Amino acid sequence: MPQQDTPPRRRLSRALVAREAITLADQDGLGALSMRSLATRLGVVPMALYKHVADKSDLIDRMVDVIVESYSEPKHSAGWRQKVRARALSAREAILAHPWLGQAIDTRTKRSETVLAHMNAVAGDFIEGGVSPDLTHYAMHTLGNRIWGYSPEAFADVDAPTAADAHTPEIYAYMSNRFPYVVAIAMDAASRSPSHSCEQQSEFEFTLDLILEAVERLHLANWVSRPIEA
Amino acid sequence: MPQQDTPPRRRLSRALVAREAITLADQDGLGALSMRSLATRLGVVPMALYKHVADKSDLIDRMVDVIVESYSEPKHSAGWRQKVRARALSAREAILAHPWLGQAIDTRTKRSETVLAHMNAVAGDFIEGGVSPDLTHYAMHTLGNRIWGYSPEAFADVDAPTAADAHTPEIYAYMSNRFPYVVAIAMDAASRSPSHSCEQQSEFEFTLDLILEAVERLHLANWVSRPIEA
DNA sequence: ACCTGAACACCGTTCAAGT
DNA sequence: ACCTGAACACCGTTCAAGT
Repeated sequence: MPQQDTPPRRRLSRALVAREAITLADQDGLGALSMRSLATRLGVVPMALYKHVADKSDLIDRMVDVIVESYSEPKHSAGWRQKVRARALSAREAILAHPWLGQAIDTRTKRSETVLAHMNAVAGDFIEGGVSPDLTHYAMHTLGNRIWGYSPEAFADVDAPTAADAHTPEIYAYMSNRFPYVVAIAMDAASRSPSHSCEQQSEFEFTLDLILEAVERLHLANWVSRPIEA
Repeated sequence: MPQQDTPPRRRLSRALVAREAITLADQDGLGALSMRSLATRLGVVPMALYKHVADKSDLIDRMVDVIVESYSEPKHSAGWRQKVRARALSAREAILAHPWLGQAIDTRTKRSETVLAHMNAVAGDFIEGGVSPDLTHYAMHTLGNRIWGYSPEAFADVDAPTAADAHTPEIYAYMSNRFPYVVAIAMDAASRSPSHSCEQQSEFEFTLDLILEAVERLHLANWVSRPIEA
């Protein structure tokens, strides 16, 4: 009788769908990931996926979440600089393992709980280490993609969306409890620039000048990456 | 008689197609740009576009080229740091005017002449200012998206593709002539890391540590973005 | 030389129906 | 509760044909 050599055909679940999508993207790239190709791979009709995932964007959000949840925690005893460094290197490992991740993050528009938790953890490393929310804010913008191992603008506004989302007291209370460092940064930024005016330009120039100044310093110190081989 | 109130209906050309695509993306976003929607806007059948553009990817390349060609040149008398700064700010203006540009750049896979010329110009600012090709290389990786006003990995390998492309003497000669600074960087990098091994990791850590060190310095100096308003 | 019509092989997603 | 079938409104692109 048939019992063909078809895919596993386990029972579907939100987690299984996301994991299989990750495997597909790892193998064939994000361009090859369609609801239809994923369904085929799961031995199921495309529509079956919509019971477990709202739409394709929701699917990609879940894929990113699964990867970000795998980032490792830095040692509790380390200083803020070492902690942030360790998180960035952990995120980078994920990018190397899943080359599509940068592209996926770049197209995201909503911040999931998982993504907010990661941002909050990075912010916490700085702030618990004594760095001001103000400087932490700018530092995180400068780190940009390095926080995710890649990518910039998924992250572009640590503050704006948070502040906008927190318009009701209930949501504000929840956010403060769950993502205290992110909220601390948002509140600090709001107090400095209530109209949110020029802040993005100021962030851009902060990073630009930080880099150029650091490069100039290295230039004057005759920096080399490594000696030329003989 | 008809003579309806349809779009202009000028004669198509490569430049006109690109310009109209830019207008469409400015108005409705890159997601709304399809060969079909663009054709409709030009009062033409979709297939007509393929006489002027190889495919959709080629179209987006041209759109990016048109914008990058509009970047302004820094004053000749300025120092390298001011020149690079001015180029980054000019690119940023373009991003503000064309919000889809970052996303478009991120999905590019080929470097056009225009894009190489821009990279070469930035590299030239550094190198003519006395900065070594080695440090220029790392500095440009660190600046990343800021060189385009945004975006990271379109730019990720200043060197690898150049080196790979230059496998024939003719192409090497052409590249050396047209993009001398880009080639200088590629040659320098190849001499330091012939196998191209670990170089990406080294670039990542260079930037990460440059930022963290600069942030630490600012922290110790009690940096603030601007005083809190009363 | 430039544009068109019809067609192919895809998409994501809705809705009503099956089990 | 979970999956299916048929259908809708889209894509990019090829190819042969028109002017």
